[in-house]
Amino acid sequence: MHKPATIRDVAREAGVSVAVVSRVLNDGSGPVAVATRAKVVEAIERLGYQPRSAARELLQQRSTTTIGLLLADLANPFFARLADRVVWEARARGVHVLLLTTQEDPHLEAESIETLMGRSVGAVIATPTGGNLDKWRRLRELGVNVVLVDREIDELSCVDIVAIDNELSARTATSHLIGLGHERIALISGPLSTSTGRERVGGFRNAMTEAGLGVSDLLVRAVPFRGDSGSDAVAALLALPTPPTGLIVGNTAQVRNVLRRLQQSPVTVPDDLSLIVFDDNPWTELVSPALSVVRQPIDMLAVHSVELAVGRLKGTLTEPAKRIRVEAEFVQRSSSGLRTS
Amino acid sequence: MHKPATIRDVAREAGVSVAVVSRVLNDGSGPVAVATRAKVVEAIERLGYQPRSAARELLQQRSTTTIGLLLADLANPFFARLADRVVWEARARGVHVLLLTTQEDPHLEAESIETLMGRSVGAVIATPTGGNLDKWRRLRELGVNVVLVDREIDELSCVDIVAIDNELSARTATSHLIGLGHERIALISGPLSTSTGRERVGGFRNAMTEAGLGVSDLLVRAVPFRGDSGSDAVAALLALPTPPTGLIVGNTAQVRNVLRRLQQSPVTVPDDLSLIVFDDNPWTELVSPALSVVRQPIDMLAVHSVELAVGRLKGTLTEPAKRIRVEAEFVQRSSSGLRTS
DNA sequence: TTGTAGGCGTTATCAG
DNA sequence: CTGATAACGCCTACAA
Repeated sequence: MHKPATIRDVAREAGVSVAVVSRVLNDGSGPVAVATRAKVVEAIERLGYQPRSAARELLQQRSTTTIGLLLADLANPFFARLADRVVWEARARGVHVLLLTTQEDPHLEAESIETLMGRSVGAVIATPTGGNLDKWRRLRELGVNVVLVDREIDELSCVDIVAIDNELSARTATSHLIGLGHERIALISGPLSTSTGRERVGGFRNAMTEAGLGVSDLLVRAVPFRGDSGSDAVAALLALPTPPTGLIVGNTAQVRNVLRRLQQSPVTVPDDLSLIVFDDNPWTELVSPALSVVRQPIDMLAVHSVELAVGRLKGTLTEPAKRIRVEAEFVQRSSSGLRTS
Repeated sequence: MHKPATIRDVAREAGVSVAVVSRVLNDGSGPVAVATRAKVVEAIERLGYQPRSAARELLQQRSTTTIGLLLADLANPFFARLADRVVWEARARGVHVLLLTTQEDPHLEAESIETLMGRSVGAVIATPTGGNLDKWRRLRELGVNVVLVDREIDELSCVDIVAIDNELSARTATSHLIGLGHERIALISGPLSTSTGRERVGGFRNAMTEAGLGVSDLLVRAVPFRGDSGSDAVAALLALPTPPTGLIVGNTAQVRNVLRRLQQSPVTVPDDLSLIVFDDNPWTELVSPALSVVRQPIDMLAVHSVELAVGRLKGTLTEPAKRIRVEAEFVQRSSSGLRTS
């Protein structure tokens, strides 16, 4: 267990001063003679020297090489793939990722934000639970750049936002079912404490009223992301005197529970019930019938988030907070069809 | 954008010296009068003080509050859920996670290991690609504790290992098919450069030969994790003069490609082909027919990995390198059945 | 073009 | 019980 080499070791090995080594390390921070540089590079190689990032972070105010990624829940394929792309895009820019999860729990989120404050990360990409306004503000005041992805918090200013147009997506999905002749359409969304929940419910309602269809409150279920709430919601919908003939699941985390419950029930999809779910993933076309989905462009979400986060971090981006909307795509497959009953 | 408060600010605010504040922070590192402590705690509250972890890390040789997690690919649900559990278990122990991915590319893995060296993480949990022996060794020599999870590297000593018994799992799956009357059984595994690939092929071969069945090399395809190799492998198997009646997919990353190809082909599961895949996830029982699977106990993998990593980190675990095997479970569903042809 | 020295925020050591 | 002070490894003026 050797002690790692320090910049001083390198300097000695190369027969120069630490300042020169530092300049070689941070290419461009000062003039270095070609011959000297070569000596230093060689010494670095020979010693297997790695700069200690802790030392750098200490004197810069915040790290320019680490961002925090605060996601809801990696067991949800949507967030998992988002994480995958974010890590990838960040690395492509020489930035590392400190990963935290909230498990949709505002209390855990609060803890995480505090952690982030102490870790001197320069930026944070997050899917907020909806609470902890004060903590988010404090983080901002500390000079940490915040990028909200997928969800947003209206009351929070000075944060970048990257998301799909949830209102439009829900509206499109709803209109599609309406076009197929459905009139009793139900929506299972995420909780109204999240922007995605609110916007999707809004889009759904708008599409319905614009089509001259009423919306029964019984047919709109905003349920938690965690637990088996999706299953219960389906059960309740199917138990209605006149059950819906169309269902949109706008709560990505509950899609699997909904499907399981549906498979256990006597209703068949799409004959008895046309189904559209939010978010595509590699399995949605493997179940039968293949699911009609609203596909979120995860790559785009990741690219923009990282671009913003890193841009602010490195100071190349100084404009006021941006709000980037990327387009979701409706993909029709076999789970939605003409109304038959 | 306020400057964050430092320990000195707190000391001034509380009317004590920094040393006292430090002792209050690291509860137990020295005596503090009850009244003094109260004053300090209050000052900390008032200033919203957060210790800078960078300063701590600089002083201590390696961070005792950060571990690295180097995974293959978060788009694979297996690794995603593993990450979820690892982050969770780590947090429960007050430890944070720096996330890196290799995308199964040894070159990216090498970069990541170097990063890890500079980040002064105290421990690393990783699913190695199979290469970079020297780099792993160097990391170890630097005093970083390494825990390999899911896969292992034989040549690497002094690293902890947490994995299922892949030989046994593959053997069990194979025996199950044999018990159903199948004789021409194929295996699609991961590359032989990984321990999981080698062991699963081994278990498969052993089960076959023990049952007095020959193993044609044509029926064993070790294919890469990335790309569409699973699809190609299926196509090749189905094009054989006498195609297999049973198939085990031991390459988790390729399961979806295999299924897609199978759905596009005229063969029906399980009538024409009995299917068993490695690793369970919430979608395997939603496809039809529901898949017979080898279920890895992801929770256990995560718990043990973190336990080992954190134990070494905090110095509570000093025994020589451990190798922990957790039990995988075979779950029979509808995709495997009696041989009919 | 190169070297010297000070300080980033924290902990540990050792006197008071 | 408390306080001063020396590290930790690196960067950045500034001086040579």
